[in-house]
Amino acid sequence: MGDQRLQSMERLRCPRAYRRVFQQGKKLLSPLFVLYILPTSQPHSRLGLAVSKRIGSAVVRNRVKRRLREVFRRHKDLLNPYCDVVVVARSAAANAPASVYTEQFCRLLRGRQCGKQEA
RNA sequence: GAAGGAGACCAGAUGAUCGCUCUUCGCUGCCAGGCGGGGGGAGGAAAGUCCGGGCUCCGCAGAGCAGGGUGCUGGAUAACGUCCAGUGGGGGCGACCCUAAGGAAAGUGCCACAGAAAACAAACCGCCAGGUCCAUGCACGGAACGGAUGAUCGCCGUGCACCGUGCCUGGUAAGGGUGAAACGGUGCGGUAAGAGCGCACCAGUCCCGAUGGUGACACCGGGACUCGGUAAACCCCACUCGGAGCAAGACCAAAUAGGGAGGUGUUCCCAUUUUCGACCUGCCGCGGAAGCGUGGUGGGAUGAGGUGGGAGGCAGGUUGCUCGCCUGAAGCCUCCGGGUUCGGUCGCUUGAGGCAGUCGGCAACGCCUGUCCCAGAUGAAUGAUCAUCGCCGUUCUGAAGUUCGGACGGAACAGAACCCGGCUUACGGUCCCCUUCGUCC
RNA sequence: GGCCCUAUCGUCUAGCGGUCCAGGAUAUCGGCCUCUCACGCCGAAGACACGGGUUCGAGUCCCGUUGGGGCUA
Repeated sequence: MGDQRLQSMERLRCPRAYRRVFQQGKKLLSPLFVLYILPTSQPHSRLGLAVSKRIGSAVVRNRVKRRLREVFRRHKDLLNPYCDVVVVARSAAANAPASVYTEQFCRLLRGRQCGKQEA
């Protein structure tokens, strides 16, 4: 098991980085969220979050962001070459329990690995 | 037990593992930073942004008009549209609750439908008196007319009386199905009919005086009266209001780019000047016969410049308008490193602060003493998982007659963004007190 | 975060506190016309965001919620 911390340098912080990932990254879909993923030259992976006001109130939005951050923290070693990831929450994420987050996140990343090996 | 009313309080707890953020200490590292230990880490509403302040900036914030806000009294407060205590009014059987509650006798406007009439009070119907017209009765008189004739009667004229109807004049405001609201209400007297016209009781308005209260006001006595409502319609009166907002504002580094600050500067007028130019003139020197020329010096008036003052114009700012005030300009001079974007730092949490206590005050609150430091993120921290305990609900079986045990489920509203004081809205529960009703003792 | 505006049938909109009070257009439905559809004609149903207050009476005036929309780096 690798490093499970999540420091501030491991987060996307400026609009330019977000725009780069949205335009050039690969798009992966799940019922709870949309994943944009783009390989990076940084020595670590970076996470960005996008939770719109349509998801719910400020309490709901904060909870969704915390859960997504927690999932990324625990499973970021699945990103084998370091990548920038932007997670856009969908409206179903408001009422889902935390275990579903982990299961879907891992399935998306593993499916990507398989597709890469086949290619 | 049911239905309510008022107030206070809490916002599950503990532990383990993995994390986030701030701070502090130690070690390490040239620096950036890294490692380890300690401490802190969402709310009663953090929300809505409806008020009020602090703080910061703005060409100082001035006057008048306009505009906004507030509106019983006294107090609290940094301030408030907030709070406390009271007064008046309204609601409720009651505990208690609500109350933008100044002025309608300063003026203007409005009051649909219905109704005689919607605001100065009058017009209409009705009632009463008088006059007049017509009809009737009685009395007197007349003889033209009618019934075959006479009497009688009918007929005609005059006078009187009274009923009815219409008209005119006058008196009335008691009554008039309406309406949210109709010029006090009831009774007696009074009158041609009536009327506060008079009297008694009641209701209300205004004024004066006495008492109590700081005051709103209460209560008592006297006098004048009987007067619509609406100001969350315009308005009047009193008080009050500069604007923008931490994305305010200050600073640093890099890139790009060539800027910023101060002064002068436009038109006119006045004063002053050891400035300058040309003009007029007096005196002196030189030249000339003379007009005159030339040099020096004094005076006058004028123009340009400098300095000081005043007035005006252009563009803009000052919430709107007028005044006032302020700023700016093409160019020139002087001085300086500054401006914009992105990033970072500060602002940034020690404050009208919390807690405890004494004292003053009915209270809101204030004074004093002691003690504590209690979130500061910025693509935006305060979380995830597990265990135990505690609370509530459902169900099960066993003991048992309302407790224990097992299983399952639930735990509201909601997330700081400069900071406070309020208001409003959302919402789970606990405790205490009070009211009404029912039942039992 | 801060500062503002606004709300009327499904949609776009009128509306001077009162019998024009909820009007108009379009969409919907039914009928007529046509061989049928369209156009046209006739008719119907359909709204004052919510809760209080002022007033005799609120869509309108005042207060508070809720929902939309805009500006600002």
